[in-house]
Amino acid sequence: MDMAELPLARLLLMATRLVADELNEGLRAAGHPDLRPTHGFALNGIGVNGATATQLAGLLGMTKQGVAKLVDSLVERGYVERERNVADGRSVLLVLSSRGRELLSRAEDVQRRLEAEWAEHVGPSQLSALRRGLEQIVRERHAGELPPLRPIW
Amino acid sequence: MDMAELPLARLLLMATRLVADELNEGLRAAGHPDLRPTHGFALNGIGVNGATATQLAGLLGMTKQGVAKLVDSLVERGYVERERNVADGRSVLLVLSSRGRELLSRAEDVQRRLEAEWAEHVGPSQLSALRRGLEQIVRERHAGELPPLRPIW
DNA sequence: GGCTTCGGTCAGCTTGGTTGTCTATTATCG
DNA sequence: CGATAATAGACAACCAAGCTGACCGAAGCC
Repeated sequence: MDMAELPLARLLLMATRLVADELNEGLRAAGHPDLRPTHGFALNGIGVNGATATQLAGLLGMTKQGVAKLVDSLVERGYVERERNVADGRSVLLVLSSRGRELLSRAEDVQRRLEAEWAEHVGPSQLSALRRGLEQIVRERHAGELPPLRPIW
Repeated sequence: MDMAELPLARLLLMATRLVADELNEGLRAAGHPDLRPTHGFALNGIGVNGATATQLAGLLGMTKQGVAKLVDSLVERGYVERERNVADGRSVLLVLSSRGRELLSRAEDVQRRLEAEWAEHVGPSQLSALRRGLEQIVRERHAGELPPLRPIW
């Protein structure tokens, strides 16, 4: 045991890296081997409601051209489908395919598994405290709201 | 307030993103405007003891050619100097320049500022709990050790 | 109807990282 | 010792993610 308290930022980075690795590993095992970092964020952004490319660009903080490429690769891999938008002939509605929804629910599985494991080691109340602390910190910086989930760099 | 507990992974991602933004912003303000994500990790890996390119490659989980490019850009920017290694003529010792050390200590400033701010909002004991929880979770998955600080993706 | 705005695409480029090959130095073992 | 193997790094080519810039068609607004 070391005396000094570790910088929280460092711990956050390490924990997040751990989660990312675990997600990658778990999804690979579940038949989703070739996921790139942004894929998850994009699928999450499209979600159950669908989204247009421009909305997604705003959400992820990248250009619509960048999103176009990203979406191409998601369509190729069978996670996303483009639907023509009846309300607005300019835009294309992006929706999750069943495979896309399946991927998201696998990701949730991994998260649940991780949390259960953590609860086992640090205790459920401690884990709750951790959750509350993080939530408060995040909300604090975003006017009480939760920010969109974006790739980190 | 929402009833459902948010997935911890999501909170971690948001908090980490927050920290990353804050670090970028703070360092930009301190005269380090053009930092790329891996720069910080590399400088941290070199640290006060210095390191060789191959060591750094292992630490960051990338190829030594990749590291070579990375180090080039750090040398260009004046953060790192290459010293000839007396003990082993094949390898080159990478060390932080004074500007590099200055950068790291600015990063620590930002972290301290953030932690103080957090302590103010969630309370110091809550913050301690958060730190302990994260530390335990991270150590758990690395045989009790702290893993090296690596870029997340 | 005609200007403006907006969603998306096409083309070209930058760049952070990769694989693959090569040289120079050090380590090993007869 | 000297020959051979292993190691640190350099050079070159390539790849892919995301960017900028120019453009087109659909929709909104007088």
